[in-house]
Amino acid sequence: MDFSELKSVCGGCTIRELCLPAGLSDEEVLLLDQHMAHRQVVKKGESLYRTGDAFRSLFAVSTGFFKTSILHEDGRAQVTGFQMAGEILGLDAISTDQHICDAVALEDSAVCEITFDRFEELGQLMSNLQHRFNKTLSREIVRDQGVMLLLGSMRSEERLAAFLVNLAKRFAARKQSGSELVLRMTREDIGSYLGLKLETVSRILSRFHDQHLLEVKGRNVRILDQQGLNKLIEGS
Amino acid sequence: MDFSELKSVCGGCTIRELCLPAGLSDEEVLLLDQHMAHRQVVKKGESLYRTGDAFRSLFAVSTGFFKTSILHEDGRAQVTGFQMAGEILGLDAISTDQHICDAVALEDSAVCEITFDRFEELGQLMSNLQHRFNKTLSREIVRDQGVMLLLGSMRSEERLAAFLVNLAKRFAARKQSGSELVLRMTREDIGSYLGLKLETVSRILSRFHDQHLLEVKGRNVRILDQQGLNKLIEGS
DNA sequence: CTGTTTTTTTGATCTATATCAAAATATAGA
DNA sequence: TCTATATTTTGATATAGATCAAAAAAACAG
Repeated sequence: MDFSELKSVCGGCTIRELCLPAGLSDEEVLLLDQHMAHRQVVKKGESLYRTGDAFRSLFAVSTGFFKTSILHEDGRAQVTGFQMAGEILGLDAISTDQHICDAVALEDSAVCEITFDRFEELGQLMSNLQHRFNKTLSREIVRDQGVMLLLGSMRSEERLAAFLVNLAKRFAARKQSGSELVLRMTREDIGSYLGLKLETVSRILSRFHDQHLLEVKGRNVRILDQQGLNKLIEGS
Repeated sequence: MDFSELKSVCGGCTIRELCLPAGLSDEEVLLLDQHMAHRQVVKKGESLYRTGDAFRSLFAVSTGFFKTSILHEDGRAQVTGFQMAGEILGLDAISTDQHICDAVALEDSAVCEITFDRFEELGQLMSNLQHRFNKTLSREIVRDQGVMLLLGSMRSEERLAAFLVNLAKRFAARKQSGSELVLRMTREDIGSYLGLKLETVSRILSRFHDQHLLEVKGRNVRILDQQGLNKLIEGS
């Protein structure tokens, strides 16, 4: 991991409104920025943190793409999420002061490190920041419950459709194409996240391709029929 | 729902250390108590709140037992959790200012209502309280990710074993028996939570009974072999 | 660029859990 | 208490998705 510090740049960051500074005034952003955000690079395949590491900081994804996964005693792993620009890594570690999952970069990435102690101090000074952060934590709870719904009561096709539509939405919110997706993760990662085997993921992608819902070429996926996918999710 | 206000009692509450006041000084508890905690009763089968309701308050379960569930468009429902004394209801609503699930009492219960605006103000005054609350939110994220692990990579027997062991632990932490469980929810509720059908839940309970892991008599379950259940969870 | 490793696709088969059905219990209301 | 309703159990059968296997394609290292 390359810990070389680049200059802090919240103020000029293009994804500022998707990240922790959302809704803060310029002065407030400056404070947040100068006091806490250290930028660092994580190369593809490297871990930002691992299960058991002491918790010091949250990390905001600046550029790139991560996955988080929990490992079960017996080797089984469960991917718990994929994070892209503006999303916060490490929220789960606040509860025990230890990281409870691994965070691995799926492409060359950069993150902004936010020392949590100092962040909490700043939260005491800026009620605005604290209020937003409460919402950030709550939003993660909502996201997780969405995954519970997906794993607990949707069939495999519905799960994959929901996954793709969700990814597309998040890319679109970042001014990237909402229909041309480049999947940074393997079929196995997707399967783990969705509670399916990689073969099942592959088969369903092929089926969606045959049904003209998608155009699938390896990890390049183009959504051809957003409507059709949405209908699938609702369990038509 | 009976909105009659009883006197606030955080200070003398037996589960204080399992609830929001955990770790606060007596003076701090008094402040929390007097400024925000309204006690109210929810009868068995009644809703504390429903999906779409405006978010005003968090609720700490004082006595009783709740379930929360999300409803999917097409009628499918997913139980997202069961809450007992000391646990907080409504954390998911902070993100959107609307409740995104239903909370239903599974037995006659009482809750302490905590106006969230005032709670946030108090968090600004008491960094201690705010710090604890950050941990509370993070703990909910950890819990949800545990459910994701369960739904995504465990088999039906492992899920049910994990569910029972978790319930037993939480009862034990509340000075109730950790082996004599009274299940307040139906087999269908358990199944929904675990991503299984009620028949499967029933069959596995019967199987555990036959294997002398449990003694099952309707909703009364006695854990006979905690070790055995733990071994199952680890995927022996 | 070339050989090696990893990932993906597709087919054949198996199995854990769902579904359908009906009897047995338990719970709640009059 | 008795009656109606809801829940639970158990059996027979079906099926979605897993597993095993092998070829094809892509990614990577030297």
